[in-house]
Amino acid sequence: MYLHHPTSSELDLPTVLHALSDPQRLRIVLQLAERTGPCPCGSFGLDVTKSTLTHHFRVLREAGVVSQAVVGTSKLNTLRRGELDARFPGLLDAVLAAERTPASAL
Amino acid sequence: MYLHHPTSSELDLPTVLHALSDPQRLRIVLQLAERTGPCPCGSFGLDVTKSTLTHHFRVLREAGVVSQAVVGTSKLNTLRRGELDARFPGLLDAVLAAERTPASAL
DNA sequence: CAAATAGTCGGACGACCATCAAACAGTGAG
DNA sequence: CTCACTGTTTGATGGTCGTCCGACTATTTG
Repeated sequence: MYLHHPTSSELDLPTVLHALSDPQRLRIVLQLAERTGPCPCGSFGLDVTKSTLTHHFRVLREAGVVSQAVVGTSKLNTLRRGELDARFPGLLDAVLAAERTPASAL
Repeated sequence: MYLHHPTSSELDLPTVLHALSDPQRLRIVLQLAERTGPCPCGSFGLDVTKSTLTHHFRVLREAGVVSQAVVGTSKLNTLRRGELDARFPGLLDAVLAAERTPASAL
C-alpha cells in the first residue's frame, strides 16, 4: 500500500489553500502543529465518521500538508513544516496563528 | 444596490482561504496587490466570461478579501490589506509571496 | 435618442465536495 | 484462533463550485 506524497516543488498553492479551507482539516493541522510527535488519524477528537476522516487525511496528504507513515495498524501523521515553509515561507505559520486567534480577541 | 462587506471581526479563516484557493481569484488578488489604485473588474486579463468574473469578485468581496465601490458604470476593486492584516497577520503577504514564486525557483 | 461600455441576473451544466452507512482488510493482544 | 482496533473502500446523497449563455440594467458618450 503505497502512499503518494508530493515533493516540495510539486506543491501547488491553490491546492494547499483548498486543503486548509475546511474547518475539520484546519483543526487537524492545528493539533498536529501543537503536538510533538506523529499521531494516528483517530486521535483528533473530530465529530465525523471514520470514512470522512480518511477522506480529510487523504486531501491533506495529497496536497502535501501532511505526511503519513503506516505503522502497524495505524497511520501516523506529521505536519510537513519543512517542505511547506520552503515552498511557501510564512504561510503555515500565518494560518496557524490565525486559527489560534478567535475573532473576539480583537 | 447595496454591497455587503464583512467587518474585520467577521472575517472567517476557512472562508478567506477558500476565496484564495482558486487560480483565477489568486491572479486577481496578485494584480490588485501590485497596482497602486482601485481598478474595475474587467481589467485583469482573465480568460473567462463576464458572468464568471462577476462570480469571482462576489466571492472575494463576501470573504472580505476585496472591497468594491460603485463608480459610474464600473465597480472599483481594492485589496483589503488593512483588515486582512489585522485579523490574519502575515497571511496575505505569505500568499502573495507564494503566488509570485514559481515552483521552478527552488 | 442611439450606441457603446461595465457589470448583473437567472438558469443550466458537469464536476467536485463533505458526509454517511455498511462491509471489508490488516494488525496486535489475549 | 479470535477479538478488538484502525483505517479503507464503495456507493449514495445533497450541496456547492466554476463555468457558460443569453437577456438584462445602468451609465457614459456621441
